[in-house]
Amino acid sequence: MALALTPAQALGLWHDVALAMVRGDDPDLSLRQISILLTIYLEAPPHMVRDLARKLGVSKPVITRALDSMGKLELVSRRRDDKDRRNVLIQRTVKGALYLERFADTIGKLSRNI
Amino acid sequence: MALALTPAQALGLWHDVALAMVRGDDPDLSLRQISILLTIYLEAPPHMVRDLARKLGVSKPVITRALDSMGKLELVSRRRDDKDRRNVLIQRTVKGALYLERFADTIGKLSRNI
DNA sequence: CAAGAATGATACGGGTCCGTAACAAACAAC
DNA sequence: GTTGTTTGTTACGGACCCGTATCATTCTTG
Repeated sequence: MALALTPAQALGLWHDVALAMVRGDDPDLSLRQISILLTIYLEAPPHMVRDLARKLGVSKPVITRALDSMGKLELVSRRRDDKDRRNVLIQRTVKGALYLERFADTIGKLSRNI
Repeated sequence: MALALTPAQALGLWHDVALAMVRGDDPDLSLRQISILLTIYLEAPPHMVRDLARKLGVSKPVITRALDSMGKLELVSRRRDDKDRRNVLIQRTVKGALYLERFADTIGKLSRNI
């Protein structure tokens, strides 16, 4: 309850951040990719394809493909679950952590201009 | 200077909003499309293809295509400039205003949970 | 008027993503 | 051990977006 953005503040902040991301050097992730990335880094593990698909309300291939592309960027990694080898555990990476650190920093800075 | 999000607050808010957009019924706009839409609605007119391309740091065809797709969704419209008929004036629509109203409302509500 | 510059749109080849369906591998139940 | 379920991945056809180059239209400049 500490924070409450007015509609104008919310749109203004989103505008500034989206613009900074489009103009920036980091690759443009889609909204789905950002959702997945933030879920992995903000929520407690373990993270599996099935859970992410249900959480985002999309099909499993959508998650697999997003993990493929973000894996190429080294923002996430995958490993088989030894307890149940059907599962794939989605894991964080150093590059992913740095990416989100820069992202959070951008939002924080721009939020001061409202 | 009224607002300043910590990195954790920034990421948490973005996570919640991205998730709400992915799960929601509205079409998923790309980051570039959102930038364009918010620029049109938040900054003073007139808005032209050339200006948007420069502002976002992208080529003009990127803007034309984004306006095509958002025009199909009736989120924006285009009209020739009578003063200089080379220019195209990009204009707001009722549907676009309602879309952003819902969007701002979503952010505002979620910002209270931080 | 003619030549040049500027605008936005289009063409093209290449890449990515989508949704559905089918699939191999691993587990569970009987 | 055999059948059925669950998991994640791959295949496929279609849609969309990208970057570059090119285009028609319009204005500007001499």
